[in-house]
Amino acid sequence: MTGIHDVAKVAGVSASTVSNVINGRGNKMRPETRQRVLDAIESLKYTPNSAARQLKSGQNTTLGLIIPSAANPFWGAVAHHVERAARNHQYRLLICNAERDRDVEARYAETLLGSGVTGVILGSSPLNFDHLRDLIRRGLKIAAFDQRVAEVEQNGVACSVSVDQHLSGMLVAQHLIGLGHKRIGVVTGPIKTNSRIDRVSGVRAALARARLELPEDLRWQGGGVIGFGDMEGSELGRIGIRELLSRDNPPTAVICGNDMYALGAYAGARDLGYRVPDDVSIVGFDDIAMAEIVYPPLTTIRQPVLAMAEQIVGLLIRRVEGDEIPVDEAFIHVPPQLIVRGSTAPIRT
Amino acid sequence: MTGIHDVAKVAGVSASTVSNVINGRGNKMRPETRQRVLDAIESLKYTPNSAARQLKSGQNTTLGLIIPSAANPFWGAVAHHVERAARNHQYRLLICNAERDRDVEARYAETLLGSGVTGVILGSSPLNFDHLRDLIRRGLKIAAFDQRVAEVEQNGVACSVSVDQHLSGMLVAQHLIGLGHKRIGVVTGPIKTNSRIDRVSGVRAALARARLELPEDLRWQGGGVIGFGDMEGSELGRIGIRELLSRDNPPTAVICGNDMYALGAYAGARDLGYRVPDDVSIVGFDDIAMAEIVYPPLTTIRQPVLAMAEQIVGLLIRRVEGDEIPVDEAFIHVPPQLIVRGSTAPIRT
DNA sequence: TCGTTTTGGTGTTTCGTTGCACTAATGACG
DNA sequence: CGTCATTAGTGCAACGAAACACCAAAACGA
Repeated sequence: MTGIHDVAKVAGVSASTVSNVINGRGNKMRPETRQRVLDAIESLKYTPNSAARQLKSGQNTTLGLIIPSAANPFWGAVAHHVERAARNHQYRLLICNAERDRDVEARYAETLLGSGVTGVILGSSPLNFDHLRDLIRRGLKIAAFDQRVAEVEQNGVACSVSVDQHLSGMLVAQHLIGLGHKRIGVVTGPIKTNSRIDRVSGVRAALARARLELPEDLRWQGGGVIGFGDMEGSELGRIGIRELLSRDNPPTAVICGNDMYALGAYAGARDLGYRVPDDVSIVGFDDIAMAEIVYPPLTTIRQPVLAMAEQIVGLLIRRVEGDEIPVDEAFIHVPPQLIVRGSTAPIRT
Repeated sequence: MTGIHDVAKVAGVSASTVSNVINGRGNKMRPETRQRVLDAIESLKYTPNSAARQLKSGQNTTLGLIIPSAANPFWGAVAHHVERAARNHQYRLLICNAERDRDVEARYAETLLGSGVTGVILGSSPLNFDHLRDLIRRGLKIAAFDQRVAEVEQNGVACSVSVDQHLSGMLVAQHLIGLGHKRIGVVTGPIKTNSRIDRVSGVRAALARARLELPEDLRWQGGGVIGFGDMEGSELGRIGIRELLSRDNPPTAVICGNDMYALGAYAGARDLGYRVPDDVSIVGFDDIAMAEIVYPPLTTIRQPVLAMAEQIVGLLIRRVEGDEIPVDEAFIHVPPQLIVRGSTAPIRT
């Protein structure tokens, strides 16, 4: 392994000088000295050992991203954009897949902190942060997707970028109500997260405003399904919509927890001979790339992932580097956008 | 930050003893001493600082995974399984998204090596490893998906698990030929990888055996498309099949580079009023979860991702920990499996 | 000419952990 | 009782980079 001393020897300077060059203090020396060091680094193909670096500084330039499910392309897209944003800031990104399990999540966060990562972006939106409290006390900065400001402030979260999920739910429900739907079903998985709860509450609010409601028999949460933990969202969506459509008085439209559920719901509807959108309208959330490829193209709520990724990375890095950020800047809300495509249609008369 | 010395002080022993406890050398001391140390660790909520640890040992228990595209759910699934396999071995996984760019790939590999990761799994299958040769010399162990043994040996790759892509291509082509197809098109992106080349050569071989061929005008490689780098596979598949189906004598079946291309091809065929599989048969490779959800369910080649992930992780960890592995164990081949679903049908008469 | 400031560096300590070389205490045995 | 083995544990020197305090030489001013 070539170290800073080897470079120093080749360049004919001290290790300190090499360190200065590397860390942008090149103005503290003669240009020619700087160049000699640069040449030596080049010719030896020297890479600073980041273990040593971070041992010394206690800090490092790596962020963590904990996602709920690598199997869902939405999180793939998030990872992609976060990774890019981090790279633009000269940070690296360690991606962890926590499978929506609080324990796994906590273990990963602990591992990350132990390896010097002090900034972690949490993709899931847990109801609370009890499992991370110790780590926050030990210096971990958490950036959250999809957290309500109130929760966030109570929980010591460093910053967040959220879409208003309540509004998302309302937009979707209003769209369906506008198409004449009255019996609207909801399909989600069994795991409670803030974003899911808020979406459903938004749906309820819109229904209420139209003097409608969401009866229990049109709400499917995967309760009876065994082993859902290993099941893809699409599989749950498929099963869920089949159950709803098999009820005595089936829904004419179904709101799915996310796009993967919705695509599964396409299959479930087909299984029972229902056509989308003629016999049943289906909507999702997220707007994954597949949403406009499938047939019919999926009506959904777009989350501006790119912008969210850039903002949250920017905020988190400021926190990690010691900035205090005023509350009104640290907890950002971005608007959801309803994308109407072909999976929703006026109710059949 | 609590360090090993704090623990030592609380437990009334030396730091070395604490180190011994942590590193499984607890049999070198009285059980009660061990317990005191354990209690101290617990009460202080001590986590070993892995930066210091790996600085000292030069090694660490992290593997890297470089994937070509986080946007493709196939790689999401790979990441998922590799991550699990790594965790089962007490290793962590650092996932990097290289976007099929050799430079980015090399930079990531270098960054990984710099941070002490000596084992990296390469998801892409580049034609050669020139861009990684220096890193291999500096001690990086590369585990490859989808490499031909000959390439691998020449390139200093540590181990590999590959499906026989040539055979995959043959299976797909034979299936279509068996359904009576004679004009068979191929759609892939512009980037050359071993696995793509082998698949196409397999297709050609099967065609040749049936006294058929793959004319240039049925081979679409995204040549004229601008900015393909930012384009999802599905988008390429959509454009590609539209071009093929617009030819004077269009194909009756199209083989797509992977499942995402194939799903895009569904959309492209629909754009032109073609029905799948009645007017055109479509097949993919990978068998992503979506393949059986979409309509019609996609005929494709399944890669046994779970088994491959477990094997490659096992092999790579052995290499990283210093094992020499006989060649016939280090370069494993697993069989591809043709999954016939609804996207292929006998040619219309 | 002497004192002061600036430029261009250098030497040493430190981060937390590990592993080797060591020792002190205990035990076994002829 | 003396000798040797074993057990139980300690002390110290690294690992590679960074930061601080320091210093030598040159430049400058009066």
